[in-house]
Amino acid sequence: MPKTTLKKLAAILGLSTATVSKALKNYPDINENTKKRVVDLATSLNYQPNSLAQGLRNQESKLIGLIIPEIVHHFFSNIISGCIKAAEKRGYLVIVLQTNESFEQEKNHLKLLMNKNVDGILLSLSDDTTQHKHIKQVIDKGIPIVLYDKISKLIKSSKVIIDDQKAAFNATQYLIDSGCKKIAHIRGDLKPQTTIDRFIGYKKALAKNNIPFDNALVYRCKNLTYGEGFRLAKKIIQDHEDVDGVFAFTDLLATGVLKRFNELKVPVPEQVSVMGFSDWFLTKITTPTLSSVHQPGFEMGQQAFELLYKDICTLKKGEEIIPQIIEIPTYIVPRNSTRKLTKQTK
Amino acid sequence: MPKTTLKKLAAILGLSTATVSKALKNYPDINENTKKRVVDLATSLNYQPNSLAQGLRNQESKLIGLIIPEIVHHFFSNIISGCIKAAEKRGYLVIVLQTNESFEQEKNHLKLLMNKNVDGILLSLSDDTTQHKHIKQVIDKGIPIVLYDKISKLIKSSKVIIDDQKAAFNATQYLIDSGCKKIAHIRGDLKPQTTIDRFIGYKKALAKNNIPFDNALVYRCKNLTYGEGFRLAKKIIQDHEDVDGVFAFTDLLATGVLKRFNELKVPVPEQVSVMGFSDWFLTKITTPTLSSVHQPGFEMGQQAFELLYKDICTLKKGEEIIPQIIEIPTYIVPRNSTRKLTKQTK
DNA sequence: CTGAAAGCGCTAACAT
DNA sequence: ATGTTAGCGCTTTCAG
Repeated sequence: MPKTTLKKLAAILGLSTATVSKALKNYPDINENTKKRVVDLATSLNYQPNSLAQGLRNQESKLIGLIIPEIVHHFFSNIISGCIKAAEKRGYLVIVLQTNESFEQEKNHLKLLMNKNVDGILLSLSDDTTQHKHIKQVIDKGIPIVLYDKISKLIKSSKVIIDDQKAAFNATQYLIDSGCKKIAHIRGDLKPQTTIDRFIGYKKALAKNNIPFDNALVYRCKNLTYGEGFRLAKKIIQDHEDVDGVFAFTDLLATGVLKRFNELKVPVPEQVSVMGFSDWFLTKITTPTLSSVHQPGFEMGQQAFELLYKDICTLKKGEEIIPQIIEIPTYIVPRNSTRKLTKQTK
Repeated sequence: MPKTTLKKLAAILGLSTATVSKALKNYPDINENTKKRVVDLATSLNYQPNSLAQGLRNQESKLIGLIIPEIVHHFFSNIISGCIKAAEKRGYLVIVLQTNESFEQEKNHLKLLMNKNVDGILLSLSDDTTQHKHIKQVIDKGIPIVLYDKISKLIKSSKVIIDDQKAAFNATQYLIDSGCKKIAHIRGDLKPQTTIDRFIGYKKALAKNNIPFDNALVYRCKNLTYGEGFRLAKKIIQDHEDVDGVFAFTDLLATGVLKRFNELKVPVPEQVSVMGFSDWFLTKITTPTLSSVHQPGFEMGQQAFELLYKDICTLKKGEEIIPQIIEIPTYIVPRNSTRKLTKQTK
């Protein structure tokens, strides 16, 4: 019932706490026999070192913070899962915090984590975040930060990202390769970099294939919801009756499109192909199933932790962190909302 | 860059650490003027108390552990979200861990959390868990545990649950009230209590309405997947061509059923009504949209934390914890996979 | 091979 | 009103 401490072990064995501590850590200068006695007693009394004391002494908590924009979200919950798994392997535990895309929350959470003496922080910038003083402050205090998913080029830190431009390029190219000639794009609002990059990727693919870019084929929506996809699908088909492909910024949007096309009796993929983005679970249950770009959340979470771990170790050795950027490859998952390829993409 | 400590503040101001500490905590026996000086300097130097030291001193970490069977899951990620939000309000941070339904992991994670000196633990039992020694041990060490969702009556602790029996009863009653006379039930495997309870609820509703129970209408599946629902839907309609309702153990199953009925041109809800369970996001995007029982994950997470907080406080006061059980109400969300009610349920 | 001692940063009882 | 002291549990010189 009362916690077992080093002191207690020492008292029972008639040794000093120093010796017990060393024995438990398998120091070479301890008699094998005493070592055994110590270890035996420790296990039988189920001794667990007090990590608060350890942390205070060693200046490390073996705790990291993970700041997530939105927990209830297929992509992000995968990131949590990957991060926790990787952390556990290295003996770290993960404190999870949610910003709801609010800058204020982001600042606040960074402070909370510093208070808890975390050894490092994984952060995805909130959409609201425009300045980065608060982040620099944390890094300057000696707590490494690794940015994942939503990053800023202006912050000097390690990062884990996907190449949105390339991914969107590939998605568009895939539609073209499967025979599409007139492809609409549903994009998000102006600001977030991901929106811009996917839009650029879309345009580049058109250019590469000598398809003239037509701004009338680009639809913008503020909220990336199922309802918006549903609403825009009708508009798209009304505006351009010969449209034969839709590349949506995210699966949710694409799902709404699918549903509306279904209602309007627009055959998918025979008349129009639909491509989503993220490869959420729901792609598997739509009618038809939704082709999408796989966005590897789990891997991102894992890699982000590994990168952070590296930075933590570097810092502990007193060396300077050399920011590293890892790009996780995405790939297309063809399902039934797009036609089979007529030629092979590379 | 170097961390600001009490000592440093004291040195600068020519005071003792004790005075500085008290000033910051607004003790009454400190001169208002010195208080001001201290607070001003502390804020200007952005002083943050070292929580490791505080924890060591005060025997509390202001950290709790949340053990989740599966993070990437609509219901559970809602629980995480609710728990974190409630915890933050009370100045607690949350360490999240995942068991993947493994008993070994559950034991292991409990140990990890104890090592980190968490002040309390929120736990949903893994499906594999049959004995409870490891849980009792934690409680005996003075770390309160609150069980949520998957609990055991054999463990003496506070709990947050839904009444699966009642919820399933209501779901079945709803189908009956909307005109169903022959209702199939897709249940999970034998063991987990939730499966059993929902099955009992289903039977009770039939009995209450004088509908004879027919075991041939009960379908069991090991994996609660979309594919299983898809597979069983055909079997159900082949076995009983006059079936007019399906109550599935979970939304995923129901979604598979919907899809298969769609392919088989079985009109839903005109010929067969379909009711899911959990009210996941995907209920909104199926065709037709899926009626379901709302399982309030967010609220459960919040309440579970609040209960834990109460237990932590009780323990800190040296009093004994009186286990309390909170039942979160569920309710039916009618959508388009069931017919409109012909009479009002109560 | 073992132990004494110092100290990580903070708090609280007890002086002064 | 302020300071002294001791100690939370652990690690690590350094001395023996």
